[in-house]
Amino acid sequence: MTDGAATDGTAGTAGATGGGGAAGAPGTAGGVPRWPVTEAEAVAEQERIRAAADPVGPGPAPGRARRVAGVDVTYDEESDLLVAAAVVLDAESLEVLEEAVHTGRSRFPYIPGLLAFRELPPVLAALEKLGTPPDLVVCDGYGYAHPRRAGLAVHLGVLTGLPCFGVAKSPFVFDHTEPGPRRGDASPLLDRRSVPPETVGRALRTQPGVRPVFVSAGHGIGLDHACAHTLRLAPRYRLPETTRGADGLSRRVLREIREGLREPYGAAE
DNA sequence: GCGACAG
DNA sequence: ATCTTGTCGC
Repeated sequence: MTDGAATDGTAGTAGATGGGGAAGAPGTAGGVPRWPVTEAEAVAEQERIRAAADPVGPGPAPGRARRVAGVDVTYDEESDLLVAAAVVLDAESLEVLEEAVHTGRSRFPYIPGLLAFRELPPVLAALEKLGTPPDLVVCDGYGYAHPRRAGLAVHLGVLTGLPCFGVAKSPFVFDHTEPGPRRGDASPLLDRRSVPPETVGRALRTQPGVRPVFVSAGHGIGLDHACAHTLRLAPRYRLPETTRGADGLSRRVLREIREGLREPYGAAE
């Protein structure tokens, strides 16, 4: 319960400047007063987010974070429904400590470079349903590795004040060379637009003989610690257990809603 | 103008 | 993101 609030406080690509962000102000920190509405506003907002972010950290090293959260959102294009999930794991045992979900409707389209404005409102809502905030958050996507250095993980870190980094499954617009074949091997993720090319993240092999993941800093934690956490969170599969947990939970809940086994705005679990 | 581009 | 079963392999 405690639901009812609209999810994303955003209109589509068009939309009036004044009206839009009516969703319950989800921000826990960061002092961001309103949610951007137009694409231009979103870009301007990202400049502010970037300026407020700490992509260096170093932040918590493995062993100094106990509650590690994964967040993800699953969409149903037909019904416009969406389910955001937050799964908190024990950093050592990878045991699930807590889960929370938020259901709503998508109100911002997927626009490359502006993913945060689509995913963040429901993700923040899910995180707020946790009984205890996590020590660290792992995002499904990018952080510093972003055209304006303001990917999803940067937004989430700045808005919540929590250490946050991103683990993405594809290289987005960036370049990289194939990392070595062993678990833990890595190569820099490069932005070729910069002169010289800037290292914005790392292609990290979490499992031998499996495609690497792409790690980037977000806020309050640097790339080295982010990669160290990623490796420990992915002892058996390509993706960190945080991501797998949040992805699985959000899919499961969305399916239950589709099958009528669950109310669209039901209580979290 | 076209293409490509996290999820 | 999503469309989608079985199949191959450790």
